[in-house]
Amino acid sequence: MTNSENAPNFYEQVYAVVRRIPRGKVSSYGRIANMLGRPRAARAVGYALNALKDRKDDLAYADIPWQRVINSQGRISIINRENSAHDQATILRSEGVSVSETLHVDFDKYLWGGLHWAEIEELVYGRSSPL
DNA sequence: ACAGTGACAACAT
DNA sequence: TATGTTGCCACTG
Repeated sequence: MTNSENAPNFYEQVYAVVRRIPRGKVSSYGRIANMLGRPRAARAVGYALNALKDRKDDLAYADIPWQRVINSQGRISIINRENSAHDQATILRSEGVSVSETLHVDFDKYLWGGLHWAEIEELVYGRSSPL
């Protein structure tokens, strides 16, 4: 646990949101950062997903659809990684998402609507806010 | 405590 | 459209 007591850390929040992305849809690092109230933390979102490779042995993180997160241009962003973006494209296609040769995805068709404020509250704080 | 790092994003060429 | 540059943020040793 990289956690400090009860406060859910940013990574966990990212994972919680990513888990909500339905099959056949995609979102972007920046959008997820926005949902969590940190519009400038897109990079940290990518870092959070990158950290999953070190936790692949932990079943608690095995169900995170990391492949559904791409960059703001609607393009797969891990082209230079050894694991290859090919895998990501392949998985997305198997989920019904059309990925072009240039690794582009049409946001008009596949962009996930995201979560509502109340749902974010629940993810971040564990329960509905009293308002 | 501090500097380095990275699966980003926005803007300039 | 394709690069390059700069600003950002959370996490790590």
